[in-house]
Amino acid sequence: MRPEDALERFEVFLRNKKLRMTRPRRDILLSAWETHSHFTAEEMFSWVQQRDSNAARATVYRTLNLLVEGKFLASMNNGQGTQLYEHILGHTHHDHMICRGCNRVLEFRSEEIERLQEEIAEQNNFQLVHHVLRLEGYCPKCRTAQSESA
Amino acid sequence: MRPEDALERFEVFLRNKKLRMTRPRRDILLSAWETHSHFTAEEMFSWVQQRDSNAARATVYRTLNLLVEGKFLASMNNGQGTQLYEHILGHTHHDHMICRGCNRVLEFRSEEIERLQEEIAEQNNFQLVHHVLRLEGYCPKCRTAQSESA
DNA sequence: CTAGTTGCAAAGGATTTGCAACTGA
DNA sequence: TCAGTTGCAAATCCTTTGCAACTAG
Repeated sequence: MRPEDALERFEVFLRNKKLRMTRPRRDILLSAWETHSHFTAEEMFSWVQQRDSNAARATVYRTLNLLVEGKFLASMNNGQGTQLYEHILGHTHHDHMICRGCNRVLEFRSEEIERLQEEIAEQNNFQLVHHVLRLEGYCPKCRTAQSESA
Repeated sequence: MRPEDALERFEVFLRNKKLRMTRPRRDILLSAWETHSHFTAEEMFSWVQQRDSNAARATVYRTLNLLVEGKFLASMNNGQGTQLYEHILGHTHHDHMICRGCNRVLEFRSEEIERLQEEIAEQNNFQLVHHVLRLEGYCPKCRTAQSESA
């Protein structure tokens, strides 16, 4: 989805909640759409510093939460206590592999795993709302670097 | 595995690392083995308060980290920024369903999912070290409570 | 005009760390 | 003995919150 479209949807979302579109909110949404990978709140903070809004850290956190609530962004944690965000509107669901060497995030999707998860939930009479699947290890690059230094 | 056996292994582990067995460490390991479910560092802290060692919060954290390192415990986060621990020595690997209503943790294991994960890692030339699979939603009880109140 | 938003700094929760006093082998 | 351990409080990291000054509609 193009940034302008996301922005428009965000405006609708805000209007429905009787909230206002502001400069910091606009800048944060646009920055989120300008990256095609995963980012932290802190990174977002530094990006909006470079735009002209100069949004405060608190505003960044507040807006990120708003965007997650509106399903514009998905959040996940990196396994060390920090949240990572990515824009999802118009993207299909996927899971992640995280490299312990370089922190790179790789995406994957497995219909089969998705289906099995639903099956398991059903078998346990568990109402599935969300799932987290993260593979941790070493990406091809770091894997090579590792075996070379060994 | 019985508590005494775990304790013995812990002693071996410590000896190999030239570390010492102490009263707080013993109490923490035993407390971990006395529960058959998942616990937080804070819960562990309150348990050791009740034993005679009176270990400090810092000691609890330090020892939990040590036990995770030695693979006596596994840690996972609850999705809200707190670590949960469980003893694993002598237990087979499993994944978790977490109830958003009552925070209860249910365990499950799917050979098929395990296999698929390995397959995906391999396809991506990713060296799999660890994975996190957490299903979030509502357990049978909370699910019922929810639909009744609706 | 005025409810909603912001920036700031302070508070919060979970966890780690520095350090002097202790203690197990 | 003495390297390793502890308790304590302070520090850290990430995130949220209180509040008075602002601003979008």
